[in-house]
Amino acid sequence: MTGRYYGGKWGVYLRAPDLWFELLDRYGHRLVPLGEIADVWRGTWGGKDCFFYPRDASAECLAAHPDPADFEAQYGLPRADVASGRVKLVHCGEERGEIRPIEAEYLEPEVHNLMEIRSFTVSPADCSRMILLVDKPKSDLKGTHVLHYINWGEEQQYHQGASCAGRVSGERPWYDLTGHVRGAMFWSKIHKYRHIIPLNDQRLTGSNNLYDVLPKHEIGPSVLAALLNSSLVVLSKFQYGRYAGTEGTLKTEVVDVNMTPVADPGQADPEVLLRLEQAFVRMRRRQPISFLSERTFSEPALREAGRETELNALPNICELDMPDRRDLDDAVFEMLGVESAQRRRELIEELYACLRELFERNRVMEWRTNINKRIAKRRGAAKPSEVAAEILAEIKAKEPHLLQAYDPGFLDPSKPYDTYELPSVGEPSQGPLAPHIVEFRRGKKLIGAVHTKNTAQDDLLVFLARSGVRGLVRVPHDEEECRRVYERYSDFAGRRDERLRKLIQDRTADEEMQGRISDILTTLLTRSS
DNA sequence: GCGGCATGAACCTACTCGGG
DNA sequence: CCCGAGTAGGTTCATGCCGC
Repeated sequence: MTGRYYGGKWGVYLRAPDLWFELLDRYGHRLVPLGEIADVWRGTWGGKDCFFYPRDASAECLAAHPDPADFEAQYGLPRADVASGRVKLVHCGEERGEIRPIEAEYLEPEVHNLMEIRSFTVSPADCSRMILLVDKPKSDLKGTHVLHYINWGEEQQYHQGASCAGRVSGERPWYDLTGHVRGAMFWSKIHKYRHIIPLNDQRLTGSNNLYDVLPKHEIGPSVLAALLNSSLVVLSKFQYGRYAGTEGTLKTEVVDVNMTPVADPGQADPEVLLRLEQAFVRMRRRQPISFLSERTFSEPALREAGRETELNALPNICELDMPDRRDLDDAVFEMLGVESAQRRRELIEELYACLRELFERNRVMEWRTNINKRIAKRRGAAKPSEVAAEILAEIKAKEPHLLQAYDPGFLDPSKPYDTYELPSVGEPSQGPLAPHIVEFRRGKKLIGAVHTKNTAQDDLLVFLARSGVRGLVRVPHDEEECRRVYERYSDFAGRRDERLRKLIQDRTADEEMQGRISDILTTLLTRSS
């Protein structure tokens, strides 16, 4: 399927902008799923970050204890070992509260997440943490600091965590994270307002928040990185990723990244690829910035507070205003076969407008979610009646079939029926002594008794009363029909109640609260139907 | 050809940490 | 000091592989 894009995600049809379909229609044959031209895989998985990804404390320890004797008393090893760089001191353990030595040869800088990336090329300077890489059995580590470190990890039970224990196989001990193949660039799992696919020239290790990306075949890493940093890919990733919660946070799993369509370098003119690469070289000289300007970012909050005037003071510049990005995107549209420079300009304008709107919408959504969370937190736990009302509103909007009433709905009024008046309160039960009587009691006190025609009516009336149907109630006169109605209605009510229970449990884990919400919902449901 | 095991992807949610 | 975005890391689900 080289050179031809095939769909495969329903989300695309639910939220894609028109521009996306236009582009697919016209240039789809020049797009290719990223997975066809590159391999994508997860970064390293430690299973215990405070053990595998410690922070370097050497410099601060050296500064804090310039006196060698003092230093050795404090950390238990010669200051010269650390000063020479042979051994590093690291912050580790719960809350990074401990400082321990590890030989530098077992540590490497580790790129932990997109947030700490400040350029289009990652370097060790971007790494706030290190990764522990030990590929030797303990027997080969006698007398080393790292052996102490591993033993200390075991004292902390780190090796018993599921991920660490799960890693043990044959020769591989629990602490061995080596053997991870490094990619030529990173793709972040989580995306908000930035889009950076940084080159990994130095083949650093990335954490599981980042995916390694390696071009296949003859495509150069800088060409692929240029391509992936283009604005068209920003639009693509939003069609193929998934939003986390209702906020503007996009999560891209490996499958999503593999599916994401990008301009096919295999079909492109080498000159165009060169132009693309050169545009990216220029971009790499500056720092990446957000796709949302500071002004747009603050807009919802300032407007809400009636402080619009302050907006003008905030910079309104974003990635989409960068000339080097425009050059890059121009090359991408040329890759898609748009010959006319004028037409490419128009397409870029359309794309940028679309992206500005998308990021702005996400920001508003995120801001609203935050407001809701704040309100929910401030007023403390919601009242049962509020939760019940909220659930009812949700049902009305999304699952109206659950609002189906007993009458009309399950009773066929064209067939003979009897009408009874059920008291508004009281626990119903079949009269224990006399058949064809349904009693209503509150505690021991008898509130009312309903005389029926047969036991089938007894059963149905008890069930109806329990599920909240009160007042004047019609039930079939015929005993057989009465049983059929009972069966159908109880089946429906059972499923409805199951669903309600789920909706309630989603909102509170407190069982007492669940009971109260459920009671209120029952009354609301029978009344609203 | 099939069952059991290993690996990896996807999903879920409580916690953490940094910024205002 | 508080709040919430971002994340850590477990669980669950899916796929692949290997020996019989």
